[in-house]
Amino acid sequence: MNQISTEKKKQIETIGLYFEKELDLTPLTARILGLLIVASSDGLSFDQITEVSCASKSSVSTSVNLLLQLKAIEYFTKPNDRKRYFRASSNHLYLMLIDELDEVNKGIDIIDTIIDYNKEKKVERYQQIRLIFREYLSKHQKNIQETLDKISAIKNN
Amino acid sequence: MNQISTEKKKQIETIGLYFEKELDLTPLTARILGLLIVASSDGLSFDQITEVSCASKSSVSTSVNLLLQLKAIEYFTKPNDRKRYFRASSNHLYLMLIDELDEVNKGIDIIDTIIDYNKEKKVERYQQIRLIFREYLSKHQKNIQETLDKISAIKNN
DNA sequence: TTTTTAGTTCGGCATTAACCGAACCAACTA
DNA sequence: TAGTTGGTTCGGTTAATGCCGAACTAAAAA
Repeated sequence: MNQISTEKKKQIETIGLYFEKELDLTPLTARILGLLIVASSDGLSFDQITEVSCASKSSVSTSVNLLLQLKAIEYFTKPNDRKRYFRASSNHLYLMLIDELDEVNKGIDIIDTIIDYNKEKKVERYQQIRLIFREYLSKHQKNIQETLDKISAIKNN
Repeated sequence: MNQISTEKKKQIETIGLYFEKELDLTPLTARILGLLIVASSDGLSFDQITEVSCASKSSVSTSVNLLLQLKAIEYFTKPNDRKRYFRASSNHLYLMLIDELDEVNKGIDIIDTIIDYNKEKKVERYQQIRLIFREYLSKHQKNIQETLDKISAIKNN
């Protein structure tokens, strides 16, 4: 595990940056998630994570516990081994969708308010664009909801 | 303009928070955008913005210039009046879509890489969820693209 | 019983972000 | 020409973020 290919390192970084933004994680936390996504499903131990991520034990502890709490990662143990091994769960995808749905709903409230403001105004150059955007949000909302449903169905298989 | 209703203030705040996240604006910049969205299309002068937003001239200057540069707002002048009057353009909606499309494309790259990693692995509990998520991203991408096209069509009317 | 392992807690440090105020400037006005 | 208006620039302050190290703990191992 000491030697991780440059290729993989770049991927971990990329994935990290992505989740950092989407899930509002700190850089280190996001990198650890990226690492666990890329790593084999055998999981990585706490020590391995500290080593590969080049971070302190305390920081790793904080990050790992946050990710566990979000259920973005999970851990398991091996017989005759005190260590916990961590691996990515798939819940981060579900989480992202939940977050996104929330954001879209806020957006819909706001755009509806704005559309309403400008309903009876004579000078309104932008109303049409707002309505198109509103339609976009509706479709987006529907897409998210359907995806969440599909994933839920699998989870309760 | 001194007395803005509590109702409107709350709306400005809400809209501000939304755009702060979606467009990566600072709190003040986002609040100013919110203010100009809510304000009448007569526009607000620089002084009015400083007053209502309770910010310093320097901060308002920075924020306004950034918003102008993003074309999220625009200004106009009145005859016999040196002041510039600012109002929201509708370009912030377009901007958000461009940003979102970019983010979605990144997401697609990443999830495809991950799906590929796990293609030939024996132990793969999550592949199905990833494929569903992938499908979601495709639909989302298409929706954004179509919306951008519609808006472009209007712009070049 | 002592030592080691696996991880947690907590105080602190360094960087950055966000905003401010004072000085400044260019254009108009009296 | 002197003063005012409508902003801009820049150095500095404040607060929050993100990470670290050292000390600690609980359980297992020796």
